[in-house]
Amino acid sequence: MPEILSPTYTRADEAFDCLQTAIVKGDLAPGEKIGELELCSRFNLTRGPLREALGRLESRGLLVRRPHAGVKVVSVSASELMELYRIREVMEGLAARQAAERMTDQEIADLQATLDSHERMIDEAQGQAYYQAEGDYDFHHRIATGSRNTKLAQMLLGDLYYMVRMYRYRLSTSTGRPQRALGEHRRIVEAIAQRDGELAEFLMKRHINAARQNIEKKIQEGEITI
Amino acid sequence: MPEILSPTYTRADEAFDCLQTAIVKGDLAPGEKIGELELCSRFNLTRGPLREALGRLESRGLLVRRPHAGVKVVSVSASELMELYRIREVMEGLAARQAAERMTDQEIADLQATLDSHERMIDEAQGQAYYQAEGDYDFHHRIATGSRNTKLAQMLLGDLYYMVRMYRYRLSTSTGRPQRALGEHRRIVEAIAQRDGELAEFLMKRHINAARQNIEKKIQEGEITI
DNA sequence: TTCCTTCGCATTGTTGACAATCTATGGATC
DNA sequence: GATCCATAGATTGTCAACAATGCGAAGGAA
Repeated sequence: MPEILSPTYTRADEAFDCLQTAIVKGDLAPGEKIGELELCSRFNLTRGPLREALGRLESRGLLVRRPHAGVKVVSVSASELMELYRIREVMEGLAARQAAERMTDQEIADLQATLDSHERMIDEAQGQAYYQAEGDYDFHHRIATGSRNTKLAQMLLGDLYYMVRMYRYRLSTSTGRPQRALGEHRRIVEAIAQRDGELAEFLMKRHINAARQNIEKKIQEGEITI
Repeated sequence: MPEILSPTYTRADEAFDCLQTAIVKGDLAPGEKIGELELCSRFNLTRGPLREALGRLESRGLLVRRPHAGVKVVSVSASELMELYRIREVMEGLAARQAAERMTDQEIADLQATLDSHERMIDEAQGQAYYQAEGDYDFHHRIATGSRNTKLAQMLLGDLYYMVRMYRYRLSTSTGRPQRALGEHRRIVEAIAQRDGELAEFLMKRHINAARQNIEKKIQEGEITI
């Protein structure tokens, strides 16, 4: 991890980033109770900045805090994870629609290029779900940003994705249907390239809905447990 | 403000609530730069808890913070406010749909009762936009909660509404069309009572879209400025 | 044996002092 | 007269000690 990222990067920012990635990567397991002093020694921090970071993380819903009783990593149930996908469905649908209206031609070209790279990733590293998940994240990230809707991007990238990614890492599988997902991504980008916002929204909603149903099925079949 | 709200209510919580309401009510104006020590003396706090609260508020997008340079109340431009309404449209649409599927009969009855009370409020206090806005907030609040979607309610009530309310207080006008809004509310509740989620979603989206267009028109006509 | 009470300890919440950084004011130079 | 630089002041970031609260272990009573 780089010592200096931004010209001004406070300890609290550092603590926030460390904890966030630790939670997302699963180094801090959901439901795990964590002590402040333990975290301090683990990340070489003092309690001041740490507590500030804890406040931010709590506000984002990654931690739950009970006064005088410590903090726990949030544990999301299967049904709650499904609810997250419902929210993603409508929000990313909006993002796709606005992206179709507002992304620059250059951004769209870049997006298509990343899809090519994702295709190579799938061919080369068959079954390496981790990299597929990263590619998937990259795609959705670009569209959220491309919507030019600051708050929307902030909510998607700063809240929802972290919670979803948290479980992606744990499940060690993206949607489990990489080729099909890639095809859906391509169609969405096509719609965006044609500036057809309505279609882009429809396709994105269907895409996320399919991902949700896929996970739901796996959970019901007992393939994966949460 | 009560001294003890919850059995355990920390200073940081207190600071958070104070600042949040101060921002929403406009006591701290958008764009205003605020010093920490000034806030401390104003709310009788020390800097530790205050800083923790500032972190939370920044994370929620109500403050912007530049290291070593202080915090500013976020100032939302007219176009950004419109974007907020776009987000509300899809998210509250989802909330209405899920509320139709999940609210209890008792909750629906209560919701209808509050609409009756809102109607009286409109008749009695004609033009008292403040109370109308509160009634409007109450309605949307109940539906967000009724969705039984924890994260959705959290995002709506904890993020979006505060930003929207911030400007409602400033503009000192709800949507400016109380009777019409009430009628739309009634139709939405009817759809929910009939457990017609699809219709509830459609009506809610149209309701918020109308509110957005109404504000947009007023802004363009120069009636209100942001 | 099991439940309740009580006490001690560990952990969290809070405070005030110290260090690092930015902004603004003033002066000097072009 | 305008622009750049330097210094001073204030403000923010950080730290370590102190106070308050919750949790668990130990002991006694039913």
